[in-house]
Parts: sequence; C-alpha cells; structure tokens
Amino acid sequence: MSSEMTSTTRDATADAPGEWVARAELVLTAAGRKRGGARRALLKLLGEQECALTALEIEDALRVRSSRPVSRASVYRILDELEALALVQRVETGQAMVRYERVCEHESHHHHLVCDACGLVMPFSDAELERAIELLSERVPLAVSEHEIVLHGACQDCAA
Amino acid sequence: MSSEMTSTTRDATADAPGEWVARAELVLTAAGRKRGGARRALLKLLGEQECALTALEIEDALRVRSSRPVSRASVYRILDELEALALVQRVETGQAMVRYERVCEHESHHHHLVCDACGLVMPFSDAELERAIELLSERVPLAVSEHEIVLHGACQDCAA
DNA sequence: CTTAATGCAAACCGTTTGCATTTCA
DNA sequence: TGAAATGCAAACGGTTTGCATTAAG
Repeated sequence: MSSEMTSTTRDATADAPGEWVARAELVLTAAGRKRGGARRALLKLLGEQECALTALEIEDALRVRSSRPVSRASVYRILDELEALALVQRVETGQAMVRYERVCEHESHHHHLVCDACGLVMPFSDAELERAIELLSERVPLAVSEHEIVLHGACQDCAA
Repeated sequence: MSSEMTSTTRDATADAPGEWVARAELVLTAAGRKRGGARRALLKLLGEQECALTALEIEDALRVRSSRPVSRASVYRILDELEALALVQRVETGQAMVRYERVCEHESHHHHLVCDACGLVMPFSDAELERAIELLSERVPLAVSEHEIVLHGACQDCAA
C-alpha cells in the first residue's frame, strides 16, 4: 500500500486552481516578458489540463472552446518559451506529435500510460518507481537531470 | 549489489554475433518475404550495433562504410517491416528523430541514457527498475505491453 | 517610444507514398 | 512468371522561421 494510486480522474498535476498560472505569470514577468493575450489564453488552458496536450490540440481548444484563438506559430513559440523557463515540459508518447504539460512544483511529478489502440494518454505516479530511478541515477554514467517513463498497452475500453 | 551494472561498453543487446541477424532472416522467410540486398545490408548493420540509431544514421552508415548503399525510402520501409515483426523497436529519446534498435530474445532488454548536451545515447539496464515496473503494471488501468524509460542529463564528457 | 508579442505564410525536415524497375523464388 | 524489393522523386504533416503589424510597459 505504499505507493500512490494511479488516478485517471483527479490528477497529480491538479494544483490548487490557478496556482500554476499565477506562478507562470510571475516567472514570465521576472524574465522581462510582456503579457500578451495569446499567452494568457494558453496559460489558462494549460492550467486547467490534467494531462499532456499536443500543440494542435491546444490550438484547436483555443479556437473552439475559448475566448481567444491563437495562431499555430504562437502556440509553438509560447510553448518553447514556457519550456525554457521550466514551466512546461515535453512528453514523448511515441505518437506522432510531441505533447506538453505544465510542471508543478513541490508535487511528485507523474508519468504516462499510452493506449496504442486509441491514443488515450493518462497520467500515473508511483513512489516505488521513483525510488528505483533515484537509486539508479547514482550508478549511471550520466548526471541525471530528468527521466521519462511511458507504459504502452491497451486501455480498458480498447482491451475489452 | 543486486541489479546489473550499467555498461556503456559491452552492451546488454550484444548477442552472440550474428544470432539476431540469423533469427531475423528466419522470421522474415517465415513471413514469406524474399531476401533483397538492401535488407541484408541493413540487418548486418543493425546486428553490429550496440544501441539505437536513427534512420538517417543508418542510411549514412550504409552509404559510407558499407558495401551496399540503401535508399532512404527502403531504410524506412525495412525498419517498419522489422518493427512489425518485433525484430526491431523504436526508441523515443526526445531528440528530433526516432531511433531504432534490434530486439533480442531471452535477454533483459535495456533502456536509454540521453545526454541533452551532445546527443549521445547509451544503453543501461536495471533489475530493480524492471521489478518496479512489473509490479506497477498490475495496478494500472492499462493492459501494459511495453514500457520505455529514458534518463536525461549530461554525459561524463559534457558534465566535465 | 522601445521592445516584446502575434499572425500569416513560407520554409524546413524527417518520414511516407506512388510509381516504375529490378530481383528473388 | 508473379510477388516482393528497391530507388527516385514527389507528397505529407508537424514544427520553425521571416517579416510585417500590433500592443504592452
């Protein structure tokens, strides 16, 4: 019973609402950036997400269910910017497109489950696994700064 | 002292020489494929590799230091074919291009260390980690068929 | 005003595909 | 001789870039 249970619903990334957005705004201002409408819309969207989205999903979401459509170029540029400031991280799921999700402080980060049949991506976290990685990192010929773990398989719907 | 030591040199993938190539030929024949020169050259090359290569690296290697140049399209087609037959697997390193490496039977598979500074990719394997993944796989809302682990950081040269 | 932010369209680049030709069984 | 294998070049699709315009501080 030691490790945190995987949760598809309430996600490990789910900060207090807006906390991440607030921090992001701070970091951006500290970096001498101005506050544009496109970026504000993107931050709001990312702040609400439970798991990683692709740039195109973000573009669509902003065009369809948001106040503020954002051009594709801006989506990419803003994501790059946020990644450089460690506010967002890339997630490689082995699917065609890269995914992005916000990075939360003082929260155990999560990893990803990918359904190879339907493309569903779900977060999970596991303390044992993190411990194993931590130990391992000491014994490896690399100064480890990050790690990414992806489990592939069939989700419950697709396996049925 | 329990887990296998990471090895940069002698790699976990290093089968008895040619063993993988021989198996690959068998599987391909069993699948009703003919034996073309391009594929033979590619198999030979992959059989000699210790770690994952990109399609372009493969194309170059075959053009430069091999008997048999192989067109880019064929490289991709052959890799797809081998992947479908589970003779080769993709490796997502978070770099621009996908990498490919042969899959060996009855050998604990390995994972990858990626130097984000110079792009070096090295294999490693760890029994603890595998155990953690195995346990975890039971408790997750996904019928897990594979997993991929990538550690990012700075290699010994780049960290120095 | 000065500089960052943004949109648009074109450029990029790894990968895939269509088609004609060659090769293997 | 028929199916698979291969090369070439064009097409694709996600991502990046150049440039002109707008807007924040």
